[in-house]
Amino acid sequence: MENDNTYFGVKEIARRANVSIATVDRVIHNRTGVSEKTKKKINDIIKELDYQPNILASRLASKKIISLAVLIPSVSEETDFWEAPLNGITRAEDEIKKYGVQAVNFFFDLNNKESFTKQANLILQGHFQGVLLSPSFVDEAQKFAESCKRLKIPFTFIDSDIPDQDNLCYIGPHLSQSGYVGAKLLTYRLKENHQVLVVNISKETDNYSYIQIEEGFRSYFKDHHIPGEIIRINIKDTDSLSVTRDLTRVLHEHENIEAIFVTNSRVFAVAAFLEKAKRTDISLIGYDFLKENIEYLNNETIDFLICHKPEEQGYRGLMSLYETLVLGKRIEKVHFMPIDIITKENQAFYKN
Amino acid sequence: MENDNTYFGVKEIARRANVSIATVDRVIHNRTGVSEKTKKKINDIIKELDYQPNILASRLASKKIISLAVLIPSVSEETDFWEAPLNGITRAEDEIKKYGVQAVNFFFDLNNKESFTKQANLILQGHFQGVLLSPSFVDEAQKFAESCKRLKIPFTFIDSDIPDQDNLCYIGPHLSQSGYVGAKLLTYRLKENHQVLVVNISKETDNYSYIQIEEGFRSYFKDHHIPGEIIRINIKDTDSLSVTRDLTRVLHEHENIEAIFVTNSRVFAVAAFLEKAKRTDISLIGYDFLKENIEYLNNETIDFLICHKPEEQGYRGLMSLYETLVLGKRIEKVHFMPIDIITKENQAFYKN
DNA sequence: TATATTTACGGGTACGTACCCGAAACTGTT
DNA sequence: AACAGTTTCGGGTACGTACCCGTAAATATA
Repeated sequence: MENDNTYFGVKEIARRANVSIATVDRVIHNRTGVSEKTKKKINDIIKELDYQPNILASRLASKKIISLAVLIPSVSEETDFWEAPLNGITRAEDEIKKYGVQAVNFFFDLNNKESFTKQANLILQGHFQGVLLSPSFVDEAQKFAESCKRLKIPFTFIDSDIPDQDNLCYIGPHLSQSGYVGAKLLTYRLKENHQVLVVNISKETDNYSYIQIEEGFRSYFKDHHIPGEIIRINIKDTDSLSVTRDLTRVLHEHENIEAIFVTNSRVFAVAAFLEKAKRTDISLIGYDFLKENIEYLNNETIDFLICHKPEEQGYRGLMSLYETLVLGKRIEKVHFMPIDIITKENQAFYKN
Repeated sequence: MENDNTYFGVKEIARRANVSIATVDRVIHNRTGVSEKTKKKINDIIKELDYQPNILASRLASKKIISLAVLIPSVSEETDFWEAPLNGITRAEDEIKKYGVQAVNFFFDLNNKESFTKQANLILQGHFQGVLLSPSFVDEAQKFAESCKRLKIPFTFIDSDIPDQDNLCYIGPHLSQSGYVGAKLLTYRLKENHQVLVVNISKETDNYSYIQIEEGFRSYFKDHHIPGEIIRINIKDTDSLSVTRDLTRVLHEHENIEAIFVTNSRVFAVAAFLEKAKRTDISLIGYDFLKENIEYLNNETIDFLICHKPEEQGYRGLMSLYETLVLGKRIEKVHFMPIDIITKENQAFYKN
């Protein structure tokens, strides 16, 4: 009986099967040129010995470069949110490059779905073994997912999910519950007879993520039978003049608004307005650990930030492809990110 | 001029220095048996080529096992907090075992400093290349640190720090700021004319961690000129009968207490008391993502938990030793963990 | 039956390092 | 000068796999 601590590699399998290590290698990697009879014999021994490949030797010996494509929005003037996932991707790539893995970035414009399609087609024309993507445009991302499936290329979603796409996994927040948390935080700041304003600031209408966040937000108030009105405005022109105009109007029309919930990272635009208007009586909650948002958190214009570790999403996203392609590990289908609550007092030690 | 993408290994260094790869290997690893003249020549070429060792080949070739000792408290009946760092350590070990690294655990009794000293001495008598430890007993940990320094064994602190010990690094929370955050959270729950109770539940008096947490807690109230009294009790007998007795007495003596802050993970003991006494009028905040604490969070007896990712501390702690001993990476001296705020609504996705 | 083609398999090298054993050169002693 | 001991250095193998090229056996065709 074998000692549990003894390592059995390709050589021992070859010895027991009475074949060469080359034949065993062909079976391990599902290459042709092995008879069915021999294949079965080798596979039985692999199972019996519980063969675990030595990743060091395997990657040292292999000349094959494993290329992974990254398809995410570019960092834009409107928000530098996407710098964080990119940092995480870079950190993952640094860790796994020694195994012969490389990542190639393809950026698209978050306000231009054609740019997504263009970059997606470039990826399909390249030779990539895996893809990490943010499915910001639902229809376009679904088409791309279909192509990846057809080509048997595993792909991981980050930041938001599209159900039933046979993706390797999704790494991102539970958006509805995130809105729920936002509502809970807001209740700490509310008094009686309050009105609450929900603000979307985005060029794209009916964005999947923001809808889910607002749904969660509203359902908290409904679940807890909290009286009061929830007003929602969409601000499609994201420049500060438009934000100022729209907010001035809505605050004029509704004088009892005492809290504002912004469904994405552009909460800094609302903070800038409130600071300028000297409205310290209005509480403000929004998303994402960006420099501008942290500044407003620290000067108490923003009360809470809710964060979903975008850098960690990028890192874990790339690692999921590495773990499945190189290590052969089973990957969990959904990896919800924590819903982190950031205040002025704990922001100094937060890691995105 | 060399192409930046070309990899130069030991063979190229040997070729340029007109020596064998064995000689280069001796210089790389600071072994004896190389003349000063040859050593300088090789080191100059190493610098010129910016030689980066191939970790895959290096660890594949080496028969040497790198042993790391882990010195942390055992999981006890009082709290299973230390299961989390142990899980993190196990996860790290699974990742790095392929590089010939193994971890060996030494557990001590958190209520018995002699058990710490005994285990520390066992480590010093073994042959370990690195140590990960929780310096729960300050004097004993300092003595052990001295011995490690003398033997040139790098060591990492987790969970709490002792300054100026020449440890490789500290991975844990900023305890004072953690108390500060606790105070901030409590202010969301307070009304006028409040009294606040700070509770320590621990057999060990003047524990370094709890003192710092309370200092931070009190300084928030001081900084913000918040009126009201802060009362503090120490409960040294940690059984539920003692907790009940002491809390009953102090709540009887101070009828205006409307919030309780517990400085460690035994907040569940206070929650059990408040639930039994049906005191839903008292807010409760404490520490650590333990099963009992989560249950009380979910039934709203506990309002907030503050968590410092103990599993991540264990993981990062072991990885810091691996990164310095195997990869030769520079390690940052202090790695403060985030101060995570956990509510009923966001606990489902929290990762310790 | 002879020849051509295909299939199944093995030998051997490469990958980049760690390190053991042995040889040559150097140094010290008699 | 001869010999013993020490120092410096090199040759070659091992680690565990990936995979290329070559060969023998099997199969198909004329």
